[in-house]
Amino acid sequence: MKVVTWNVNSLTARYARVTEWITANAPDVVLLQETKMTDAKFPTAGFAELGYESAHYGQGQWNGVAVLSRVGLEDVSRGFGDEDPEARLIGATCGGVRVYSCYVPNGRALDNDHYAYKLRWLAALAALLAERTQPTIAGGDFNVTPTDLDCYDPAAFVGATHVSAPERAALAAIEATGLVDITRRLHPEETIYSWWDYRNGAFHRGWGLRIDLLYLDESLAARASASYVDRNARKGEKPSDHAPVVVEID
DNA sequence: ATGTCACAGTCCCTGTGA
Repeated sequence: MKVVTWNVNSLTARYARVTEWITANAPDVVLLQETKMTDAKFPTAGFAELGYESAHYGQGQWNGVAVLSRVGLEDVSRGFGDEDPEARLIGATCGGVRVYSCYVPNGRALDNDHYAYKLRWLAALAALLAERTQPTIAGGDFNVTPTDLDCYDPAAFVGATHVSAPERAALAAIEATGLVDITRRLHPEETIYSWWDYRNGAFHRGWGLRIDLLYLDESLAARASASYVDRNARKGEKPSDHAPVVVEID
């Protein structure tokens, strides 16, 4: 089973890139973030032509998450079942695996209300995942670097979001439920990034962060044969600022 | 650290979010 997570930064703007990538790479399950569209605009029929069932949780201008699957798609859940006003979480069961597409709040700044929302949101996700009863994958844009190895310039990020101790503790709480950051487990020392700012030629200068993560429970992690970022998807015409992150499970 | 991109509004520019 091949599973990919990709923050596409508008599925409207990225539709051609996304369908080309899916056609070329034949993933079984696709977790999308930042579709930035309503459910009515989601291209269900287009993905069906490629052989994928899909489920979308959108709100319009911002956020929006989706699951695509060619191995079945059942028991869709949207959000946490509380009053979260933003469309940032969708779950489904695909081929016997419970998958979640997660778009963690950015946080904006350590003293911003959005940062407190980010920490609450991550705690709610950890609580949800701790209750899992099936093989589970939680993938998405977590907007947190797990360690300094995942940041191109840790000194420049002191005092910023994406690197702070509370954010990293929130990821550690997810891992403490028995979930594994599979890309890092399979590449313990390697510099790997999944996002590069559009500004300043960041991609070509190697100024990236690894914030797009795939958390697998141990039963799946033990069977994972590969996990990698497709940096080629960050090149060319109209790329997302995020690249797809893949895991292959035997 | 900001040289970009995407969106909405009421549009051929500005504010917002990332």
